[in-house]
Amino acid sequence: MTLADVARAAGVAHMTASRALNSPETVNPEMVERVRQAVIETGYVPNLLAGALASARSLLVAVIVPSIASTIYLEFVQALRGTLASKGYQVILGESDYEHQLEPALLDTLIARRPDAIVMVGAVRSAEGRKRLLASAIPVIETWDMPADPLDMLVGFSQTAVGRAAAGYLLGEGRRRLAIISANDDRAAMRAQGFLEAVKESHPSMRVQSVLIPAPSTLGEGRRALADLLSRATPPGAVFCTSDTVALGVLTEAKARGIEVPKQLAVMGYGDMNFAPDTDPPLTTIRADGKVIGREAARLIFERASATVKERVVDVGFSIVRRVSA
Amino acid sequence: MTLADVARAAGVAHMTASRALNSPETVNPEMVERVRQAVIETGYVPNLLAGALASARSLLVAVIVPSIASTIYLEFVQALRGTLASKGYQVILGESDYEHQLEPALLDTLIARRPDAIVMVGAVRSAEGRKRLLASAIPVIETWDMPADPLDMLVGFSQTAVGRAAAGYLLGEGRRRLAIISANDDRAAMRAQGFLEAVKESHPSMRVQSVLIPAPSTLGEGRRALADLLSRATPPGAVFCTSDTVALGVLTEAKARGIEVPKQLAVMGYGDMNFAPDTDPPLTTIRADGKVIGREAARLIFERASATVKERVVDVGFSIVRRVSA
DNA sequence: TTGAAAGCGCTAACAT
DNA sequence: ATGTTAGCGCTTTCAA
Repeated sequence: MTLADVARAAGVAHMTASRALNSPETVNPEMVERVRQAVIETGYVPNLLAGALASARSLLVAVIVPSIASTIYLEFVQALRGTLASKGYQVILGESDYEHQLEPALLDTLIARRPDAIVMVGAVRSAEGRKRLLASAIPVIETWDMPADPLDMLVGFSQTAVGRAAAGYLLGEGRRRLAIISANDDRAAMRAQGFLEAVKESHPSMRVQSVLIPAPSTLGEGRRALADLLSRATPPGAVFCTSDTVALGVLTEAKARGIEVPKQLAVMGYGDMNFAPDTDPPLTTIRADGKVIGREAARLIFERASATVKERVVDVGFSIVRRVSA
Repeated sequence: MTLADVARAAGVAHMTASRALNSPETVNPEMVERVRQAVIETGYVPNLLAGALASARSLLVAVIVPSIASTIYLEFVQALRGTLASKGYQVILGESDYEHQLEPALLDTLIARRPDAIVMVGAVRSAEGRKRLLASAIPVIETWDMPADPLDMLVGFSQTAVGRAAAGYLLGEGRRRLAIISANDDRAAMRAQGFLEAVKESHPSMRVQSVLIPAPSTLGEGRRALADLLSRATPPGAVFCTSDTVALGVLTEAKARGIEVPKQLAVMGYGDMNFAPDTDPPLTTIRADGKVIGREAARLIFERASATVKERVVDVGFSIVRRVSA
């Protein structure tokens, strides 16, 4: 079933059928009705492949996440997909596997679909990747970060500032013997770096213990990381975890060992995931609103599509959610 | 940059350039080399929109999950996407929001992309949805379930059998005063139903307490559900949770109240999510291997594409993972 | 407001 | 092994 079949059934030219479906306001209402009827009769479903080729608008948005299995970006992807869907856009999924090597190849396979925009979690790191994106002339939105040299549009917040805020908070609460458990991924590393910087600046002689765990992080890694920290000469008085999932593991291990949180050990997470208010004790964490990032990214895509480009950088900020664990 | 530009740069017909890229074995190696060189020089990236239209193969697979935010299907989607990517397929994401009403509309927007296959979590429920899928002639794979009347291909296991197995296990361990905490979604409801059936068959007079929580389920809902159960006349001796996330909440609440697991209360989950071995105590659960379902679904798509259709129904089964909590 | 012609960039099918 | 022609199903553009 093609548009030609619909047009035939409605007794109009196929171009009129196309208009009746895509811009009904430009067509005689009576014709529109006839075409709509013909669509129902024939069971016609438009071929967006053909439409995209002819119009050079695919209504497709490529979204690249580090790992589908990492829960941090779920609400972001959900909000992004949902908002885009409200205007007929669909999402095609890419996965960078936390590897910059693959970036150019991955980008090429996505560019081959001619998406109307590419949304990346994080910044585009590889020079080759930047080059290809620029050459493709496809709008790009980097998210969840605030690099100084964005490729195009940007929705996020400073990851190092998150780490700094965490350090400031824990130090401000009078915590000493700080430790950090960081996943081995770009943005977690930036949070960890910000944390270390802030400590060094305010307390130059203070040492911070640290444990690096694989990404994406899990509860189990958090447990083992705390066990590791506790086995060292000076046990920590506060731990900043670069994800709530890890923090949950730390809480679990602490409880299993009878360590009182927050009295003996302060635990701070990042993400404010949906379980954070319900851990025991409730988790103090840093909230980054993935839903907002997703919606803002979609908004930028809509704006760019209608050529009314306003701001290209949106800093959504973050906030410390003070609960009990720290 | 189009294939014509590449062909011109290489000094060949555009069809030769196409062949050199897509089936190099049919082209003189020397020509292939010239074309490859031209691709690099020109920075050509193929237009899959055009390729798909011309060849009637989109290399696109639509995947419909109930909710992007539900963690249970992450490994499934990841394995599916990864396996498909190995053969050049890309994944386009749909979300059913646990609502059958929207199904036909959602399907139409996806069918409009002319995917080479549609993979659904769960069975296609709406008659209208089934009709449209059939009319589209697109291969369909229903997953995570084992309906008696599959639409086309099927990779999953019986959800009611999961519930039955859970009941059998808990009863076999001598547990009485059984309770069930079920999320309000199709498959969770089937697990709950299987559980209740099995109890009724072996212990006709036994009553099972139950709590229904919204989908997708969270740790917090699990905590509150246990609190609810404990407030009733007869506190439970064992709880079957229709997801590990809920079970984690139950463990959390039990620990907070000083209830000993598994001594006073047995807790059983479903999913064997990555945190299950590391909860305190380690979670006894039912393992359904999303990775395997994802890979098998991809395999069926590959097979269907090469027309060597073998089995259309794959029962991947499930297993009880006995740890400590039950 | 409607229609006709042309073409988006590629591949299938046929011819050489 | 390579080239030529036609056409996938739609939209853009121009004409009526």
